[in-house]
Amino acid sequence: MEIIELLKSNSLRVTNHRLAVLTYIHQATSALSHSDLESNFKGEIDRVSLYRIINAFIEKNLIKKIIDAEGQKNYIFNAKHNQKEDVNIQPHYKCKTCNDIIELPELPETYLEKIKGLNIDHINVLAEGVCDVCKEEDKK
Amino acid sequence: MEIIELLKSNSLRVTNHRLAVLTYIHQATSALSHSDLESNFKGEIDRVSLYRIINAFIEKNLIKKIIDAEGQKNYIFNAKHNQKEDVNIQPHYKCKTCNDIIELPELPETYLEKIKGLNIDHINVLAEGVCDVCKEEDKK
DNA sequence: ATCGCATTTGCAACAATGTTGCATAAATAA
DNA sequence: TTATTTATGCAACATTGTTGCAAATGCGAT
Repeated sequence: MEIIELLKSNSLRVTNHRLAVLTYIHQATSALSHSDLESNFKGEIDRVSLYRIINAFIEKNLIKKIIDAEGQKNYIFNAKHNQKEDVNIQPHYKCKTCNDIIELPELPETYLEKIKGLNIDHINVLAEGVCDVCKEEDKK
Repeated sequence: MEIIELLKSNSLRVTNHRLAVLTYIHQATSALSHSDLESNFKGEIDRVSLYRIINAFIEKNLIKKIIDAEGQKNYIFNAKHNQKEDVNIQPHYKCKTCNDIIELPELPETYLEKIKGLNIDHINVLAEGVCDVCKEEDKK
């Protein structure tokens, strides 16, 4: 199983909890909020352990944290976890209704050129609105 | 005093607390974190009142909220508070050491064109790193 | 100026979110 | 299989944000 390999290759011990959480995030079609995770594993994984598991994954670059306009933390599986070298600049779009988070095209080079004089570790770009699907739902 | 006018024209009662907080945010050279505000007004303004004052300012568009990569809330005076019509897309740069937040150039039209198919209420763009001044300080 | 009403404030209590220390349990290396 | 290291659960605590309500204040009308 590749999730197991992922943990091993990042020198994280393979525990049931870590397997369950990483598999869950991996299979999700969009980003999961912290409360999504907490409610999903309620009664199964201790709240504190969940925090520690998530933080471990973040540190190893296995998942990415996206903070929305309300300050809520959302987590998404990082398919490019092995490319640690490049700055994290992936823009995202989050639907305020269904909470789906999808990737947007990257910022144009012309823009990055403009701001390259600054020392930049990462750039967060998050657009928010109500997606077409949810807008249709609202009409009903 | 223009701060008083600002409050009045936004149908907010002119209280000592509101005057103090808005003046403080207005005079600041960069964004202030919530804890900056809380410690500055400690013993003077109740914690709860401060939350309500800040929220009132946000609602009236007098200040802008910027959430950084750690989920910390930062507030900056909104010089363009009267132009409520346009989508909030002002990019910012935050120094992780001195916490200064400055404005970056706007995203190019070419990029906005690319994503205009989505329903977008606002776009948060926040670059983070250590500014030149702080990098110099570190060397010493 | 002052009266009366609406809004703001402070306080207490609570809810949500996140952290730390430590004993126990589980995973890996030997 | 044992020894060692790491992960987990629990309790306690810290931080951040919210709600209800009584008292104080701001402001328009007299």
